[in-house]
Amino acid sequence: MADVTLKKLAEMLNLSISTVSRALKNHPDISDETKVKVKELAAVLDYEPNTYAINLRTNHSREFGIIIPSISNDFYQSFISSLEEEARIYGYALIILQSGNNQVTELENLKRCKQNRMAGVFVSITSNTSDISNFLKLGEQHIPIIFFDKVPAFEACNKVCVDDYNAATLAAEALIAKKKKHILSIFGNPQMSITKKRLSAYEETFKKYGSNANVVIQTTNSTEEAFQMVQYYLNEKDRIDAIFCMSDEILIGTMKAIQIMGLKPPADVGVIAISEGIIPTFYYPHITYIETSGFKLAKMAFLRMLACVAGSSYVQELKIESVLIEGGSL
Amino acid sequence: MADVTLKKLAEMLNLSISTVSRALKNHPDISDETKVKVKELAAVLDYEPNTYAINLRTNHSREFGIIIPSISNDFYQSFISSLEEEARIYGYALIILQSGNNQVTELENLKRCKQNRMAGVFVSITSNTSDISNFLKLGEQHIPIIFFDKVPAFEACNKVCVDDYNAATLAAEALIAKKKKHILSIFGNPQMSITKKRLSAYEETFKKYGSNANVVIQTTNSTEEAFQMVQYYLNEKDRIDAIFCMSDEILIGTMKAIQIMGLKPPADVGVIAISEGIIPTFYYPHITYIETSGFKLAKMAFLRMLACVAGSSYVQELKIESVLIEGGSL
DNA sequence: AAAATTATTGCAAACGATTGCGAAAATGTT
DNA sequence: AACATTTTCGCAATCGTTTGCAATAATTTT
Repeated sequence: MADVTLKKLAEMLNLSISTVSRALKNHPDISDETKVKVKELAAVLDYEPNTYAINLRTNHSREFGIIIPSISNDFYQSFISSLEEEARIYGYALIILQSGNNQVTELENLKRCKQNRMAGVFVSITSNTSDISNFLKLGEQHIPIIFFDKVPAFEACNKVCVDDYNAATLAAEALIAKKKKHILSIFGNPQMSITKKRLSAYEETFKKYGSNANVVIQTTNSTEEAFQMVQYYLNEKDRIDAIFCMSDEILIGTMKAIQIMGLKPPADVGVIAISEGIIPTFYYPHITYIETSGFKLAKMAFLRMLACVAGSSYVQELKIESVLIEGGSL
Repeated sequence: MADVTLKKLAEMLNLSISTVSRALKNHPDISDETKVKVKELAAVLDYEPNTYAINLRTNHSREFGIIIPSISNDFYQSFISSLEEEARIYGYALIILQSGNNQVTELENLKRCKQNRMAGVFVSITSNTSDISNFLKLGEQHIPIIFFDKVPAFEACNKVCVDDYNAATLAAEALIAKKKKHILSIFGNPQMSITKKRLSAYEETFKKYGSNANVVIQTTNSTEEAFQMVQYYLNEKDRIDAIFCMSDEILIGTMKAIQIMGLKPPADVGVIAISEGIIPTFYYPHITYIETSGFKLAKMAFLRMLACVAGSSYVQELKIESVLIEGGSL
């Protein structure tokens, strides 16, 4: 079952390779008569153009690369899932490269993207990537780069991310609306810019509304730490009446603690989180959360990428507004 | 910053293209002297071979395709994550294609793999794919296919999957060991072969040990159904003392019901599941489960793929044994 | 009917790398 | 010194497609 090529079709039809090639892509130079002849035979023989030859000739592929710290993360999962759908619709394929939150691997992956002359690359950088000059070099090769989620501070690049100020503000407003008075607020790694943004917006909001709530701010790096922390606060005499979780990891630890103590939200303690949206549905009642879904972000990132591929040269920073999803836990 | 090619290197060094090409790959025909000259210049100019040209010439790529129903699934996530790591180590890239559990999309994806002359394809078929002739056609093109997880019944193909009999048997044995007497056992879609296998092994085991437990078998298609079902059974007078969940989806529904009723495992009711391993850690105590991790499966599938790429022509059916992970919920 | 247009098709050179084979140069053997 | 052998390198075809340009055939214009 040897491969059927343009050459083979041409020989069988007594036509030249170029005529066959043009006929298949409806070139106006070719008569309708030969067009149907060629197309029929191509269909019968199940002709499929050789992607490599096309890529070599045109010097670009229909593949996008996506470099992320790890696929094992609900947010990236929804992002990728959504991105792959879009890509498929537009005839692109998606190549996944995990950096394992390691800068060296990240660079290797970037190199692969360059070597394979990807049509474009989506990147969520590792938490300690600061030098993005290597990324920008791809621009010289006309490979557009869209940063998403974890974006560099550097300005002159395309970024798509959730509006962290907005998300934290919504959470604070929800807590204020429910008149919570003693709120344990658990944030993530204080080094990360995402934490800083969310924290400042969060505190800002309580001030802005003149709230007299007792807002306890804590930070943590793991589910386990959050688990311990929540247990501690729930055991105090002047018990907290609400918990805010900045991320899914924190939410998981929090809910473990609530379960072990036999408490039930929202009656015993209110819970609200910033989340991708899957985890909150694992509990009953569902957790009230501020959505930071990867789906919408992926759609936006993809649109931006298409624009870049089409030649858009200016850079843009896009942000997605979050929404409050009521689950019944607050 | 025009691309640097073999031609350019050759011109700069006053050598022929073929010599440069051979020098770069340590061909014995080339003298050490010219080798170092060529390599040095290549390094300085940051020469990178054009993948398309190589692929065209050699007619195969270093890309594996992976076709799955959906990436939004813990099992596939761990599988992909692990597979990508292996692939990267061996210099392969991984292209993800979601079928959305839709046969038409699945076929389109398969076609893409063929068009792109992938080095090989990993497939987990949709739940209603029965005709796998299209998959086998790739074999004619010397594109090896490894089926994993959801594998076809057809025998003459490479398969890697978890040992469903073994997993269900372990779960039953754990329940027997804990002397549970009234067990609600929730299985998934009864049409799927995975359900049939697990169910038969499960029932078989209770018989084999001469257990006098009252084992209630139920099947469901969704988290929500499981949620309703568990509530119903927990409200009965002669209350169940243990619940077995065949999958993560069922476990989630089950735990929701347990939470709403304010019960705590294992004292109030024992819980055991067959799971990928992430979800069980979301609760306290962690859920005891039979592990069906995608990690190990991916390593095996990849090894098998490498063998096939290297020329192994016979087919093999590999199975992974499961292990019991004690979480404290039973 | 000759000339000018237009509609079709083919030629051939790319794209960048690989590789069998032959040529030249260097070395070794009588 | 003449020949055989080995080392080192270049020629040219090839992979399958695209595309500018030339060539031929069909049609229209004068």
